[in-house]
Amino acid sequence: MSQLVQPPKGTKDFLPEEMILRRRVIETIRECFTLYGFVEIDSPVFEYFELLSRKCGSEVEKEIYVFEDKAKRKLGLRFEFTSPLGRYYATNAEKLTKPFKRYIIGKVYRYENTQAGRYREFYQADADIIGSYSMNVESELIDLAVFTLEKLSIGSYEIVINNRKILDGIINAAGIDESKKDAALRALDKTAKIGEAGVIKELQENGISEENYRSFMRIIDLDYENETNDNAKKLSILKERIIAELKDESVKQRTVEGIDELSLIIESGRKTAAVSETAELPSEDFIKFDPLLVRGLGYYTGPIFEIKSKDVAIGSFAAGGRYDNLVELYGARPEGACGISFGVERIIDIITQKNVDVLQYVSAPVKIYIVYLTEKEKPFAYKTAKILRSNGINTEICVSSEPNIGKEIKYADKKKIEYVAIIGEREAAEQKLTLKNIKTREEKTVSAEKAAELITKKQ
RNA sequence: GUGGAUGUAGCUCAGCUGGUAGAGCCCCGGAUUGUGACUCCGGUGGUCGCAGGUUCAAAACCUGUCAUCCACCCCA
Repeated sequence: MSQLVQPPKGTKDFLPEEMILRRRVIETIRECFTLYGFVEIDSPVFEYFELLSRKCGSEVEKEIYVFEDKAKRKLGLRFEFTSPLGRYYATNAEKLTKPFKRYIIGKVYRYENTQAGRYREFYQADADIIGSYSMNVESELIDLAVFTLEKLSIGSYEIVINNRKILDGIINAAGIDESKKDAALRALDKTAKIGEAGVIKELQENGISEENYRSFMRIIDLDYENETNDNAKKLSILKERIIAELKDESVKQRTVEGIDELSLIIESGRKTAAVSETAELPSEDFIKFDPLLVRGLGYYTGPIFEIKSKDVAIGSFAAGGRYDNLVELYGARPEGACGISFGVERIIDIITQKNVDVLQYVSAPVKIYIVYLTEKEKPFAYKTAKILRSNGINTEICVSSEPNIGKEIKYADKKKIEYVAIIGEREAAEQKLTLKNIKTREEKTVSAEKAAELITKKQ
């Protein structure tokens, strides 16, 4: 195939069969957001580049699609929804009811190399709350995530949580310079992947000494003396160490605040889990505190979290956190803000990989296919279609002028349509139709109303 | 942006040390003009990702380029 008939790198076409599952996933997320009281908004796919790149970090900035319009304005495609939300909020703050709980589902763009689960154009579904500093917001978002993921039957997963305030405080206490903070965090985030030696090496490459690393780890490393997964215990040990080791009072206070925030969220998560009646819900410590979780985006200021599948290795499929001073950047009064973002493609990939036959279980949108044999039966066929449709049944009518019944049945079967209605001379004379169930091969000659009833009852 | 693998029919792939393309599935037609999954017969479909180069001759060798997958980087 020549290059010109392929979609651009990192994008893809979706076949009708794929769209059924896609639509279902997106609609499920939408329903859940709505059930939690979030309202839908929309904003442009492109914004001023300068606005998108504010505070996102140079790594992310490289991934923005940039272009100039004909009046030489420098624009960029949105690479996520948080920066556009900051702008949206600042523009419309006076018209919005606070706390502003909004959701948005749409395409975002990242100029990066493609890989499994990584595309250049993909859907994200975002829920954010602006206008509150309470940790109830974090709890609400995590509860929303749990609820949504159950509805999506995503299988087993893990929510990992940390707090930027804790990381910042310990970085400071370890004597790592503020200017090297991002590089340090990025390296530390990889501990599980590249091991201690790898992290030290990367830190040194960025001008951070092994000594700095050791003092950082002396405070943060919880696993040697404490194998437990008990978050509360981990947090309290960490808190004691911070109180003992941090010298600067204001840094200490802020770091302890970070610990206390996580305690509140995790405690609240326990209550949520206890209330849920669904069997598939993870155990009470489904939220896991990981002091080395970082998250790349530069604007996070408080709790941060990621959700990963335990069944499919694809990276995180949802993530979020608190970004309290973001709206201020766009000229609005400072407000507490926190959000979560779901990666729709990754969720679909997980569902598909968990259950390869998933498409078979998704029923076709069309329920019945009407075949009339000659022009004479056409008026009755269209009348029948109208009756079925007004009963809410998705009905397709054959457009071939010389239909071959065998072929038409085959067509319906391939499209996974459950019923075929055959209307020929015999049926038209009685004002009836022959209703054939494709799977069972049963046939009944009935009126359109009766057919509607039979199909509706089956659903 | 870096490194590795791959690119042949709609799909999955074969094609030997260079001699100018094949299978299965799919699709279309017929056996079967008001009934599809099985069977049989026949048929359509490929500038071998693209562009150069080496050669009497390239799907094969060389170079470049584009795309896909994987690993980095980073992230949904």
